[in-house]
Amino acid sequence: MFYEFLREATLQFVLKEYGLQLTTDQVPVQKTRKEFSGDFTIVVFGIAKSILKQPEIFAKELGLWLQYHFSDNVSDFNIIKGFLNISIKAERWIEYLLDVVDNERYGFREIDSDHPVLIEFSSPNTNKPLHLGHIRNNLLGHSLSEILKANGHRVVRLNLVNDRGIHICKSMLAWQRWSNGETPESTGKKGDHFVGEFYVLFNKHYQEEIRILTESGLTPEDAEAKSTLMADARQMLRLWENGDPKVRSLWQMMNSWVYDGFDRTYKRMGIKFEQTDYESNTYLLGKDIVADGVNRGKLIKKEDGSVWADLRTLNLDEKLLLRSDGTSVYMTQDIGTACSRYEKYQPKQMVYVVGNEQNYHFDVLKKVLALLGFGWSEKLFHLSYGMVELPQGKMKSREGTVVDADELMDEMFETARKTTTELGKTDDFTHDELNHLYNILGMGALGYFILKVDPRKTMLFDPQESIDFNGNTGPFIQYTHARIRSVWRKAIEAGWSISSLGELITIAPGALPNKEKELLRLIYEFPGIVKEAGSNLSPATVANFVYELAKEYNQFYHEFSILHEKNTELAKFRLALSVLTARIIKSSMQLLGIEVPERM
RNA sequence: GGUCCGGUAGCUCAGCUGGAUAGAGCAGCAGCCUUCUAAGCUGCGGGUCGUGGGUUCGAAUCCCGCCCGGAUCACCA
Repeated sequence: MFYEFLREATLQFVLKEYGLQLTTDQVPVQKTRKEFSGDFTIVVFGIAKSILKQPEIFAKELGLWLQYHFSDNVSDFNIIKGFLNISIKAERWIEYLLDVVDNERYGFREIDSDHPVLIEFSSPNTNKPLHLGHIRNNLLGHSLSEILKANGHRVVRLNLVNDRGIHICKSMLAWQRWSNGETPESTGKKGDHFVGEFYVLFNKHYQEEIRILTESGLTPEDAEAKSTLMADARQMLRLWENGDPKVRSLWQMMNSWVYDGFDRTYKRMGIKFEQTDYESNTYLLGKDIVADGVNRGKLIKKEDGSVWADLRTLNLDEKLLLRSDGTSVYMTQDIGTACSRYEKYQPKQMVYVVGNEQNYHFDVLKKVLALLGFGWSEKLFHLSYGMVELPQGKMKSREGTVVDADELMDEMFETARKTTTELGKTDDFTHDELNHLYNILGMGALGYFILKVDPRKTMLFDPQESIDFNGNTGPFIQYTHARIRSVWRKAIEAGWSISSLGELITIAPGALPNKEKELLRLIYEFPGIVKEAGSNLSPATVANFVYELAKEYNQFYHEFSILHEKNTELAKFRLALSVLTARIIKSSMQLLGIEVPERM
């Protein structure tokens, strides 16, 4: 609103005075930096140059003109080193506040489209439990979904479970051989962890077998070829593909254990999906499309029967799509699922939240789809995120350095419990209330820790130092919310009767103090932040903003009294501003998939 | 080797579609709770923004070279 106004007005001035038609993006307007006076800064250098004026002189002309022609909006201006800082009239600020203060969905747009945005994330394997890498994936996917929704998109969250293949057979085989019929129920273990143990067990026995074979003089390659365990696993995969009833029922049983475990983890993270697909149902998709591509001469069939896409003119290599025996590969399946999703939903965008080790894969996928003549391949977007590394480097299951998702969440819960107990502000909480609080604090700390960093960067996680609850953290922000809600409760207890926040705003515009305006200026940025986060698909943008807001609020809180303020107009104004701040904190955290407590 | 991505304070990270004196947190030091929640607030110290060039009124941000780190280039998924 103020940004648009200043851009338009500048456009008008330049056209009128200099006969030059500019576009809005040629007029950079930004929030004035704190150390200068003013609300918004028009950066005039570019314009000054195109009309051959000195920046200072042009800025002064523009400033005077704005002040004269828009005296209702512009109260003052100053020029520092050619930057034109504009002050907006206090009346306008108050008006703006009145306009938004009772809007529960401030900053959010209503869903307005039939064409959804599809977002695929999580997509776990059913042979082992989730780890820290999956947590980053899940949190990103969840947060992005919320951000897209807030931007008015209908969102369909998709989970494509990798439930078949040789790795699944390994854990099945191990269970068959060494479990003595144990189950998650009989052992009291969470299903995904239970199955994961057998996957590890397979590898242990397999390594042992390889060791013995190599000691008997075989090369590592020959040893792998000779391994009976691996041969048995492959045999099991063949049986699975042929629909062997025994193997299939074992597979179903073990997978159901894993889903049981996953469900609990997802629930704890607050994650849901509109659609869950299983590769066992989708892995044959795409074969027809590829065959059709061969017929249309888009793809190449080689002498041995294998089918390829030639992408060499696009700076990529040839890519296999069907093996010589006619079976399909990962890429084929992804072509198929993309097509069926497109047909089903007619989406405006298809987002894949997948690790950056698959950059090449998605690059190829997009180009193969284009090669096949699907114009909508442009709608594919790979949200590529970096690995989470430990101080000693990558997580390695062989070295037992994998950070397990459930264990990590347990630790976060425990830290939350300890900290909360020490502070002793929750003595009257019930058991359930406490558990809920510990959970949202623990998840808040973890979620914020991960989401505040740029997704594509490799990030470091140090389990020793664990995750802080002070400073630039989730709990700090949650705390700020709880703090404000506490003031609100005190106001109600003190007998303030308030039916809307708007009625609290009776302050004379001239009496709008500086710190309050600082807060208001930050609040004003929120809708733009939501929009920016949406177009950049960036939870970090929201995280940075909400931290700044919480920090700004805490300074304000420390410096001024709200309920004890003698000037009642000012007291009411501060309360309204505080409650609105709490709401924006809550909304922002919702965009990050983090709950916020009323008390802590 | 080809392609892609990253390199900002002791550590973890913002800032990157060019803008003012590069910011936070942690760690360290010094303060602030009889007053609305101290998971907070205030202050101090801490920087060749990997490096060399270029474009520009202006470069951490854009372009080129180089150095370092990572990912990837399967008839695996």
